[in-house]
Amino acid sequence: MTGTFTALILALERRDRVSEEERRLLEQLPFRIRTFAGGEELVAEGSRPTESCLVLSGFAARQQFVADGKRQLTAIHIAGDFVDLHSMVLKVMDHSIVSLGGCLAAFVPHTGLQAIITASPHLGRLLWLSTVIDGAIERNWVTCLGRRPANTHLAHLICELYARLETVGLVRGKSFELPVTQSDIADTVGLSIVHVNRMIQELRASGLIIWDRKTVTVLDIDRLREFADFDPTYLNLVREPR
Amino acid sequence: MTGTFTALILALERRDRVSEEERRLLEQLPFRIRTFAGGEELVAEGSRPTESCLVLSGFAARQQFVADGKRQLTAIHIAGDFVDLHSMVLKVMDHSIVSLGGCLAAFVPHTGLQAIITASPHLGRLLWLSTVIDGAIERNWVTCLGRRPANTHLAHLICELYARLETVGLVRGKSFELPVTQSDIADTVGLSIVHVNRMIQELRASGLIIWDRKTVTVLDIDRLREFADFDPTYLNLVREPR
DNA sequence: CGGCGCGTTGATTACTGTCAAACGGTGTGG
DNA sequence: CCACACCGTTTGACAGTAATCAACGCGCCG
Repeated sequence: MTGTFTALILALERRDRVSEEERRLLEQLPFRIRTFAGGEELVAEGSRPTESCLVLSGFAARQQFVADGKRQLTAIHIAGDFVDLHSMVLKVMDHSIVSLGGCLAAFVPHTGLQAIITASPHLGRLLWLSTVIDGAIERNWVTCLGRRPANTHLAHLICELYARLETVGLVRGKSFELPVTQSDIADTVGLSIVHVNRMIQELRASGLIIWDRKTVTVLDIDRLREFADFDPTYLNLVREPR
Repeated sequence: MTGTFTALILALERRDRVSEEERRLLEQLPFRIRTFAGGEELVAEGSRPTESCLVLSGFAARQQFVADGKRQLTAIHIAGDFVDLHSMVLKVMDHSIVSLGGCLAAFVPHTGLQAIITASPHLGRLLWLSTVIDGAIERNWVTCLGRRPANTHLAHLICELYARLETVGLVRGKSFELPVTQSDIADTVGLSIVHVNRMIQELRASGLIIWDRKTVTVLDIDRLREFADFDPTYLNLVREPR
């Protein structure tokens, strides 16, 4: 089995150099691993975590509910994402984190994280960075929700997932696994299930994607990006000193 | 004139104790101050800031544009908000920051910030906290955009601004100044100007608010919160060790 | 006084939601 | 091994929220 922190280090390496020393610090972090079935809660709303959770494989999402029971996902997390690093300073969860179609996660005590941040301010900045990139993604979602029509929004989401999954080696050929229901997608892009279904079919009919069962194939990434008005700058996939 | 960092310290104090020592560190930070007219750009998209900007008075917003020219504001910042702290680790701005109806801002060199973070890890966490609270607000906006109808969304925005402005002493009685156009509001809640106007009138007609010129009066905050399904938890207005 | 930006209103269009039902794959129990 | 139930996907008809288009009012400034 590959190291627990492999995907995380891969994601960090994509944004800055990670020294041997820093790698060692990460790999010595204490943790416990848990498996979650689809729909299971990794972190509960209202709780006060003493550990932060790192997705090792599969998908997880942040979810919030509004008064009439409608659900909205505010982030989708993939392998290598340190999902609730921010609970270290936020203390109380204002939303929950759930597994989408099952996932594996490592839970790392805040104390351990504090220790490595003190030991390596640079590593601290890299962890800070990952919460800040989450923010950049959220801002982009805001823009998609507010100002893009349904078909473009959906295409944009696929482009984003494609780019992020590619970073951690989860795109094989032109395809990636996406073990979520159309209902999950609907709660991601703020549309009804029925309309999401129509939009997926539109993308299929345009020859942009194949979406069969739980695997998405991007037939022409350039055309899809063009259609989605997708600019990956916000993902900060540039390796530079931070 | 009151200290440059007064509003910031007020905002931090609302979330955790700030020691005399930490206060001194903040107040010794080098900075330069600039005034901005409404619509002027504080930080440009694509730029690589070497300073982070702190709003001293007035309003600023993050804005992004989509292909067809539509605009979306992804955050509204008020006095005491350290708007682009995250540029310290993000390096390249993926959006611009503009003044809404004029503002005053202090620009603090990243080097100075790095120094105080090294000097006081706790202060570092508080600065990290402020970027993370920004993230919490953004997540909430995502939920509002995705799953709330226009009238509720608008009411929610007013509740949020009310709560945040109250924190830094900018609510007098039941009113606060909001020197923005309905067009700005439209780009905030992802609606058309016309529809925003109708929703404002609906809130007025319901006796929830008065919105005259540039001042908003909340007639009954409890009813407004009820109507907006507003839960201030996400603003982290709780003073506790972080 | 005229131009201009912003707010307001009305009429019409259209995107997306809701309701309802059918279809298809998968797993379970008889 | 097949029938059935269940979950998720798909389709169609219709409803409703919000966008668009157009015009007008109003205060402010040159």
